[in-house]
Amino acid sequence: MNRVTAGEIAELAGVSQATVSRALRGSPLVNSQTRERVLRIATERNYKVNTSASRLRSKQSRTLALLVHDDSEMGSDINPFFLSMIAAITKAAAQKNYDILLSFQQFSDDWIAEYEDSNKAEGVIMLGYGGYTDYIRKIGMLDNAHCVTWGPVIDGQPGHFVGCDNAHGGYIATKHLFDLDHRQIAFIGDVSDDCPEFQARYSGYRRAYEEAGLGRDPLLQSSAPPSELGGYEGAERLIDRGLSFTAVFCATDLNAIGAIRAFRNRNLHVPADISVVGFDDLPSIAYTTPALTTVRQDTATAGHVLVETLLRLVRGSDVVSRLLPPELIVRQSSRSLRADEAATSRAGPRPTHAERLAQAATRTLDQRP
Amino acid sequence: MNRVTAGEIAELAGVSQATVSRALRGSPLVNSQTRERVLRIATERNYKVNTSASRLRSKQSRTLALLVHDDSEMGSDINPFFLSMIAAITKAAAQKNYDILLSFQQFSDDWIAEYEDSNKAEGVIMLGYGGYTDYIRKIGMLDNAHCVTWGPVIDGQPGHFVGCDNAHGGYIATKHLFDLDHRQIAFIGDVSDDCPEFQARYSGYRRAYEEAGLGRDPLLQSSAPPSELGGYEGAERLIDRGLSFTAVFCATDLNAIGAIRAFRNRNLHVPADISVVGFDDLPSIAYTTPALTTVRQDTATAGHVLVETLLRLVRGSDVVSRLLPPELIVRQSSRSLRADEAATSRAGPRPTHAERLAQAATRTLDQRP
DNA sequence: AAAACCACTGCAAACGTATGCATCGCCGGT
DNA sequence: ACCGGCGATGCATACGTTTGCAGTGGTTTT
Repeated sequence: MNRVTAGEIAELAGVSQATVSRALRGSPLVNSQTRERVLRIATERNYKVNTSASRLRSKQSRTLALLVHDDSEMGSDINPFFLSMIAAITKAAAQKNYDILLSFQQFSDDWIAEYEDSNKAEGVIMLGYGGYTDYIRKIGMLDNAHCVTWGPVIDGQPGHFVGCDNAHGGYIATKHLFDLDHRQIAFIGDVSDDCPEFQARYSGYRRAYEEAGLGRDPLLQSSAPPSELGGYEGAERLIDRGLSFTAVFCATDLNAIGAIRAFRNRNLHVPADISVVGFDDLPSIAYTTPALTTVRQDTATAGHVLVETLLRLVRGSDVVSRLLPPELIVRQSSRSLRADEAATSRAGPRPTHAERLAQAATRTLDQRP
Repeated sequence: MNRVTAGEIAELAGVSQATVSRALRGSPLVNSQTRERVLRIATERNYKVNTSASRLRSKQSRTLALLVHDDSEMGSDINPFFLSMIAAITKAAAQKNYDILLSFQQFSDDWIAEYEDSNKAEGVIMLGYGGYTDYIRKIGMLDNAHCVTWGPVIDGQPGHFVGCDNAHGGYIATKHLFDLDHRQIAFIGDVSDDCPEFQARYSGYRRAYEEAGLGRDPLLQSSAPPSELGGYEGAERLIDRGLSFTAVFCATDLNAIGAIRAFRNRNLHVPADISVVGFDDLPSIAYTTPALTTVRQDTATAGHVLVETLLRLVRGSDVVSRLLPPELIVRQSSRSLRADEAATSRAGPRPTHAERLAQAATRTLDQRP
């Protein structure tokens, strides 16, 4: 309850309420002595501008809505990667004196109306995997909505997007494995049309294969929802196919965590038997065993770019979709095959990789978690 | 830009603006036929109530501020546990038709003024570890602020708190280890005065020790900031002290992750050589190797209780601080000592636990991550 | 000396809604 | 026939700010 109003400050300062308003907003119209006096009194009385009134009059809310896509009706958790994003966006907005209105929900018809038409927010930032086909169709129908989405940047699609260069990320991850002399590299990830981000990572993976001039067994691709369980089951499927592979690129760290668990469960060790590369650089992934090699998305600049883009949109400036460069973080879950073989020969006889994989297909150590 | 106003809807419906307002708010004063007509037209025209005006008039914002304490000036990340909390709180608020204004910042003098006096929010929920001594002192000076804090519930302190029963959580975690026949149980966690939550977990640990009627070597307690690195270094310190211990209770999963890494780095395996129990049940902790035994805090009800409590406070109802029951989740990082010895004797000669610990104190496998 | 200008300030009208109060028509009871 | 009551609606105001416009007094220009 803010009892003290600008009018009362005005009275105390011996000026009009209009002058108080101008002084507080830093208008050049007001004399500097007057301004200081007003400011001093306002501080003393602990005066705060009533934002409701301010917004009503100025028709600006200085607020952005941050909508996080949430599937959790189905019990699946939110990818912890988004915590970094949420924090980065909120801080970037704060730097520009914007508040963030947070909401977790399904993509629906009227998110934007809900926030923008009601003057709750000047624009909307969308966050989240999946559901994109529906989403893009819907957003195509809102011609001039102030909405920026974190996700796949695809030319010609409606809407405004900012995203990591997922294709390049997938490429450098896979290239890294080729550089370590791996030749049979599997892919685990959701490549359904609903998740163009993962499709892009997958396309980078294929490009690396093409560049290496190697044939690629399509069975090395294992589609999996973006969760630990998805990765776990995806890895099991790969093993059960009886293929020989020495490395896996996972579309997200969650998949990688699950896959590593599945491998270990079949007595396949990472990186000794199989190298794994993930994507996202989740917080504690550097400390798990083994520490995960991954592709980092720079969330801090992502947050800035998202906010910046949205504000340009609100101001009516031109806006272009932007791709942010990902960065490969090499840790212990990926390992050179040469070093591996050298170590093996030193250690004496040991089942060949193929033998171990074959063994894995028929063996289970512990129960599924 | 909401061009269409209640007045225009009123004109179209052949009623007054007042009736439109009443119809939309579901007032019993308005005839049901009239209401339906108004509602239909409002929907057709895609009318949305202008929240700024509504708030100004009604002096209610139907918004709660969610402030997440952020130390990250120092580069430390935010505990992923808070993503669950943020999501839970946001959803709980949404159920009650409240919006959430999110902000990451340091505790400061005027968060509440910033949000409440300016009519941005009706109340504030505080989230975050650490900095509590300062915080509690400050909040003691704001007599009737609408602010609920997630954290330590201590009788007699000013302010309103909702929290997990950390002491009990620490107790059941440690008790679990005693039940597995461990006798030398270490503790890793931040027990500084600034983090009463961890102090409470520590006190539960000590209570379990007392109940077991065993002497406790104070050197088994290793203070560590709530991060992976903290846990890593804390575990190193324990090893270097040359103590013999067979289990560790970590004040947070982050510490546990770091500790497990440190152990492995010294060739100590979890749970074969050392059992580890964490706290928080972070998202992917069930899939790491080994899967972490931990104490779960029920974030969903935590969110509901926080919102409920804050709203009672706003309404002026009586409010009591509340403790939520934690739940032990047993996974693979903790293991019975008896089973361990049985397995060992079956497997033939193997260095004793003490020998392995002594060896660990002088050995390093890989570099610190 | 009049005119033009300047820096500063006040006046007053919005912004769009919620709501107390008055109004109005109608029905049932006396 | 009158009155009280009730259900439904309209009238008019207030919420606290921002901002276009109109002063006001003093200084510079012509």
